[in-house]
Amino acid sequence: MQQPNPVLSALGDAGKRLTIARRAVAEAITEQAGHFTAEDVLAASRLRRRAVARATVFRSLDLLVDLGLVERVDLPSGDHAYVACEPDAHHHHVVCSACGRSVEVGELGLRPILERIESSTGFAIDSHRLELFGLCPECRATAASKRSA
Amino acid sequence: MQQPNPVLSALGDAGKRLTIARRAVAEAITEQAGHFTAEDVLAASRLRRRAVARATVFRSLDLLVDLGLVERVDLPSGDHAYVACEPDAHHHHVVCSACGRSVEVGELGLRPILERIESSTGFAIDSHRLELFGLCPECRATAASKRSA
DNA sequence: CGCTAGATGAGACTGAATCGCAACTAGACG
DNA sequence: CGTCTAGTTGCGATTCAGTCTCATCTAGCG
Ligand SMILES: [Zn+2]
Ligand SMILES: [Zn+2]
Ligand SMILES: [Zn+2]
Ligand SMILES: [Zn+2]
Repeated sequence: MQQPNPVLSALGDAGKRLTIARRAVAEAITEQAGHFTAEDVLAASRLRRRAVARATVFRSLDLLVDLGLVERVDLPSGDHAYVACEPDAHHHHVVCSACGRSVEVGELGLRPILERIESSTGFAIDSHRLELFGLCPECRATAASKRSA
Repeated sequence: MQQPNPVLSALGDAGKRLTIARRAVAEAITEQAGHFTAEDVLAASRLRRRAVARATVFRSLDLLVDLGLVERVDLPSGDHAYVACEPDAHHHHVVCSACGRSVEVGELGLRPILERIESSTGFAIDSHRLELFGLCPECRATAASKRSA
């Protein structure tokens, strides 16, 4: 059961060392259901045989962000969180405001809107962030059953 | 020249006190070209006859955010900034990545995209944030002339 | 003018994130 | 296998945005 963690193999492909610390961070991340904070990763690593230093957690997360394996999200609360995601494809995240689960979505027709904005403002838009928040199907069901009780 | 600062009159309408500190913050904000940080406001207030305490700057900004006169933006750099904006209308901001200037844009057809996302993910989306970054017309012109030189 | 709820200032405090540097190690090479 | 070295890490000190507490102050209303 040498299940190769996708995060680890991507690290390898990028010519980065596969250190103990990075393995621990990678594992901590892949076991997160939705978004997570640096602190979550730190806490998860402490539950393992070898704890990772705080600074290293941040360094690893930065690295993973550079590689596009993880993305930063700013929650409406103002907290900084991360989401694991597919590299190499521009996309956005829909985050459940109850449980934190997140799924990726593509552009789905945003392009024409961007063009409209460019022509109406005169800006040359070169990047954008779309963050969507709401209830995931599960939490929606839970909320509905609670309401009917 | 009793030019009533729009921020101040909105504060009055909301039944909030028009204190010296709030005037100073309001002035500091209206003289900002684009986005600004809490620290910017603090610095600006220090240049005036009466400096405003750090805590008060944050309290005032929070208040203005509640009133919808100012909005928080998370810059790609990760910094937290604010943008002055029109209250009472859902809109988004296009921010110049060179000079920080920002303009507001409406939905411009985002609604159908949200619906598409809802049906494809099963999420019930109740809020979203769209932040656009690029070069404003002026900075674009500057960049172009520099390039041709 | 005097009262009081609401607002402020000052500075201690918190906790996330960064830094500097000596010690460590992954992986290449022979 | 050993050796070597650039890339990593741990640790502790540090920074820095943002929050909190509480005594003092004041805007706005009689
Ligand atoms: Zn959920
Ligand atoms: Zn997009
Ligand atoms: Zn500009
Ligand atoms: Zn919108």
